[in-house]
Amino acid sequence: MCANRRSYRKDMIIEQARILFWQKGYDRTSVRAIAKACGFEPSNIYNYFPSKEEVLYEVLREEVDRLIGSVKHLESNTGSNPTERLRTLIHNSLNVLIGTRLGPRLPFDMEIRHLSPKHRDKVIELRDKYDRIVRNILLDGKITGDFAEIDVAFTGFCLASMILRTRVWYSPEGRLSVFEIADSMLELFIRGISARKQDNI
Amino acid sequence: MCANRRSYRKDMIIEQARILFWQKGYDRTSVRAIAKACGFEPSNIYNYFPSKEEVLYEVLREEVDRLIGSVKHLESNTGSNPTERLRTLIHNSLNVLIGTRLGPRLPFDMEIRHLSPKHRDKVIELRDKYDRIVRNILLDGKITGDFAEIDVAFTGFCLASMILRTRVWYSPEGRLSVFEIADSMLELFIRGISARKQDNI
DNA sequence: GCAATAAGTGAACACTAGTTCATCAATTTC
DNA sequence: GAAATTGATGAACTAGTGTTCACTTATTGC
Repeated sequence: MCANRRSYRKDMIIEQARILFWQKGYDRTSVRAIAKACGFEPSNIYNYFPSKEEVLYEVLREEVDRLIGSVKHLESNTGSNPTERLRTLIHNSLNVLIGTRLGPRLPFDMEIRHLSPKHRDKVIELRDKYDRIVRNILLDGKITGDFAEIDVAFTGFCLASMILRTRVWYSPEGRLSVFEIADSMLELFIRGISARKQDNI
Repeated sequence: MCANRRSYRKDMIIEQARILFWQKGYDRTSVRAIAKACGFEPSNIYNYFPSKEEVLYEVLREEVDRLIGSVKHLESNTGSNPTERLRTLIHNSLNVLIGTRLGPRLPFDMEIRHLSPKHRDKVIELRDKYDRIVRNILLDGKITGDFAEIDVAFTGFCLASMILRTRVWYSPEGRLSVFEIADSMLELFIRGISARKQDNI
């Protein structure tokens, strides 16, 4: 029971911190503000976290974990073809980034500069994992001949840019649904990289 | 002479502030640090700027001005065709964003939350102008039949995302030159939106 | 029920931030 | 060259920061 109670409070702190970090940024969010949002006094936070920086780390790690978790099964090319894997990647990523309305989320490359070197390395390691999955799909598509002779690293950056930056302009009240955005993005990107008919034969 | 001396100092402050804002972020850059980089005492900054926030505003405004300035002649469709205008837009934007090695630059949608509402509106107004130019080109391409039946707003966001996020991953020591990046991006994007042959006839 | 552990408090600390102001030095103006 | 304006300084101020710690209250295990 004790451990559950502890982790419940920890999750509460992380949840409130995430909301505030997104709204105001890390530096503009005081420990006092996080505590107030949780409904207790500032000093109590230090019963659960050794420092404010550690709270940020947990927030960011949870973010990236959720994103990776939604696409990590796509790394190996067993099963569906590259195009289908790309479709799943885009849909799942966008659902995590802008779809789940459990409160606003933090773009995971925005506040990493506030992390300690050790924590920063861990977050970057996870971000690289995401990029690796993207590149694997693109590479497999090149091998199968579905995709053109593209620069995998560069093209991967372009795709990741489109996906991650949706958070900047997407609005839930907007004209397009998350599903429509994902489908349009896939179409745009697939047409951009697919092997032309005259290239193929 | 007096005005020149003043504006020389102002430019110096903006220049040093831009470097520090990029390296450490707005909140982590103290007025004392800016002054030190300029070679005088902190209080002297207030002979040139009414507040730290105003320094940030000038930094951001200069950034966006430079970006807009490099592409604003592309808004009207007189002259070259949409594809050529798109090529120029991408090349000029990337040259401003990552090409000019006059020191690191600030991504112009990263620190706007620190601006006062009035200043924020002005910067957003300029950013919208950039988006409008992008959309104009896409719209003209739709009309001429060069581009497919795309959602202009959405597609514009995708392009802007690719262009603006280069700053996150681009390295001058990297494998690709600015010119190569711009050309590859254009090819990827043009193939993504160009009218298919079977669509055309 | 009692001891042991965990949760929660509030005051305080050391520090840094942006900004102000009286004052001194330099430059310009006539 | 005197007067007036501008440039530059250093000390001080207020406000807020993350964090600590002795302490009280609540919860758990036996």
